[in-house]
Amino acid sequence: MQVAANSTANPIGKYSFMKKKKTSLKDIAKEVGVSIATVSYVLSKGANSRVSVEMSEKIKKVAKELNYQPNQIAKSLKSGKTHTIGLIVADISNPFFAHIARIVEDEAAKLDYTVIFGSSDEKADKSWGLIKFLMNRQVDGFIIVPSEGSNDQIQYLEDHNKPYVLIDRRLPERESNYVVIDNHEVAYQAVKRLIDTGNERIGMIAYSNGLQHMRDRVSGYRMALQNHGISFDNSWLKAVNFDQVKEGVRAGIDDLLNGPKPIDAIFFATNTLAVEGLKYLDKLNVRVPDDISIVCFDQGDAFDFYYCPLTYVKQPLVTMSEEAVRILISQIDDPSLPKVQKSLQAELVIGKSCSGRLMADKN
Amino acid sequence: MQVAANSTANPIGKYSFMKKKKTSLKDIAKEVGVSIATVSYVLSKGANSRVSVEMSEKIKKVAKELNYQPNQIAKSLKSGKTHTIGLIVADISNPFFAHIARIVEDEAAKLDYTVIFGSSDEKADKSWGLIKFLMNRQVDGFIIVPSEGSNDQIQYLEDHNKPYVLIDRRLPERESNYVVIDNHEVAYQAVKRLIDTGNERIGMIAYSNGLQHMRDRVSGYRMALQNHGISFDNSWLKAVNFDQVKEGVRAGIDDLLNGPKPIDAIFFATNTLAVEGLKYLDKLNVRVPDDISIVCFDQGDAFDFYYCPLTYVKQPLVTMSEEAVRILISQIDDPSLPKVQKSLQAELVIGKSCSGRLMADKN
DNA sequence: AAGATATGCTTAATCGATTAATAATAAAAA
DNA sequence: TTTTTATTATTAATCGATTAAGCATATCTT
Repeated sequence: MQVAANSTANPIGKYSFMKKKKTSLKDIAKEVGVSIATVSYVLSKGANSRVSVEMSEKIKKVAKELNYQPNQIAKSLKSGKTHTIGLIVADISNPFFAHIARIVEDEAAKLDYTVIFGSSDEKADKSWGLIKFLMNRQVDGFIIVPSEGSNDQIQYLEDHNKPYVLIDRRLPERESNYVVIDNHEVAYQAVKRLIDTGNERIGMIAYSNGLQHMRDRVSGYRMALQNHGISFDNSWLKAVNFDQVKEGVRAGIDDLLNGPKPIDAIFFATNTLAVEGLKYLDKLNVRVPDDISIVCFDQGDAFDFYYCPLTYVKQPLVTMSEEAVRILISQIDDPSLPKVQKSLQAELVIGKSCSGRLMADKN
Repeated sequence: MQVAANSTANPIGKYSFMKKKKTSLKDIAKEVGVSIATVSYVLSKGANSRVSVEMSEKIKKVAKELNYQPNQIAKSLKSGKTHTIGLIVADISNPFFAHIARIVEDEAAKLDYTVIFGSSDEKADKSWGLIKFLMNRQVDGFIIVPSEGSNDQIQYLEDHNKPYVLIDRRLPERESNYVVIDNHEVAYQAVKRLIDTGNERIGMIAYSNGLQHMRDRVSGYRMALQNHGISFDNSWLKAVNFDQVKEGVRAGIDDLLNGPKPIDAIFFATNTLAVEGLKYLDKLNVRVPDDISIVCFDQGDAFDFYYCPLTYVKQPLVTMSEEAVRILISQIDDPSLPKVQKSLQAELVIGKSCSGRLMADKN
């Protein structure tokens, strides 16, 4: 008899506040009077059945009575799979990323995966911390919005054969899975719109990082100018630091507006920049589109209340996020699959925020 | 020798695409030539040291060389703790909840916890699914924005001694940990503001659920009317269903505006309702505050662009979320601690959206 | 020098599952 | 009747850690 040992091991006697312990295969086995293995075969294999029908029924019955729920931690340890994916975004409280997170969550849930998330704040070291943290928790794969300088982290995943999909941004220096939009093309279209509506001196407010999506948006901007015979003025492009969005945007706008030849229009490279920028323009009493034309990236409740319907780049967030999850999980299931690279097309939604000297918005 | 067994177990030979395997205590033990236990003592206990200094140094050195990262899954199985908390919100893509999520994430990270999140969509069955899912993954505790009808789920946690903290909303029928705001009081203040600024016929748009926070907001509204000698008209209170926010809000506003005696003001019970409502008022060309006075709950980028600075209820999100995490983790550490119930004070931020027939906003 | 205490490391059980290998029994085939 | 095959359940290893208990040596006591 092991009564003493049992009563020590069993917390119920010791701590009165412990009511129910989770039931394990062991509990069921003891109750039914069979081995743990038999119970496992019945409950995991279902009908495969090297077990007699009566025994099988009995075990299932007891399992239900004891409200058995398998311990996923134990399963994970054995299988090496956690059915969990790590999602690293820049900031979960930014609507753009929150939206992505929601879609990822739903799509993952459909495929029976859980999501663990973390915000990198655009900082490589924070991102490193998250990746290590999640690796130790044995997530099966990652969906990552990479920050600047996160190349070695990605290499780390590569070295450890951990599947991952980059989203929103890609790292051109390596061949990864990614799902992004064609930033160059849609930026081109956005700026073309500004030109078509009669603007000639077009400023851009972007982030100062060297990430490819930002480069592409800038290159689209510059090519649009060039192809339409507008020679780019270096002072038109304002690079804002992540850490000082507000100050950066304000300084940039001040510069753009107060030069000898003020600009006609501004192209904002992200929603955050646009929100700050539009707030500041409001403060300066600069009116859209009368005093200045605007095109920005992404939508959001925020813009719904803006007095002037904005012309903006609408990203296919749903497709992007769903694709990312699907690609990731397919590669978790079969790591030998080739890398997938998707560049989706974004849409320019025409509002009323562009109208230069030459003509009004044709909407 | 176990060469054959080893080469079978080791995937490197089998699948060429597998490059590095995570190093385990076993690998270090083999490399150094000691038992796994010794390695474990050195790496987990640090300086406690029943192990000689030289051996200890050697083990640490090899551990670093092999880039050892402990397997948290294995640790969890042994310890019964995952250092993970489950966060269940209504919808992570709603800025209100995304904001909470971000603060929870940061606070949890400080205390060395990971966050797994899920969106319930205000549906009890979805919430049930999430709770079971996360229970099976052995999260150490929950932070929950409870949906209507989720009482049995909470009971389930209670039965299984799983610590949890309700946030934003509480369930009055049971004694749980919770962190909420004093909804009655701040709703009272909000409506009082409408009355003080000269409004008499004051409508409210709320959700149709029976959750306590909603009841409290409604009771605050009614008491404010009553205490100021305004007799409440049943048709002033519009209850909107979660599933049909847009339609509900529009129908409600139509009713409020088109009766024989149209209302002067609307009190919106949440940010989502306010966003929909204000959009619709815009569409109807009803101007704030000239045609109608408004007070709403919560802030957000959205309202920053609204043409009229809104008077709104500002919830102490940071305190609320941080408190929730702290309470939860303290109870994970010591389940015998008494339940904690916090009702924080919210602030009414005065904008320019209230001005009735009697007087203008005194701002 | 005999027994007592320290020191330093190993053995083995454990967490809760999975699963290959095997044993025991019954039924079918020779 | 003996051998083969099916059926049904068990044993034991495993995943990667932790940790109580045990076993050698070495060092102190007196």
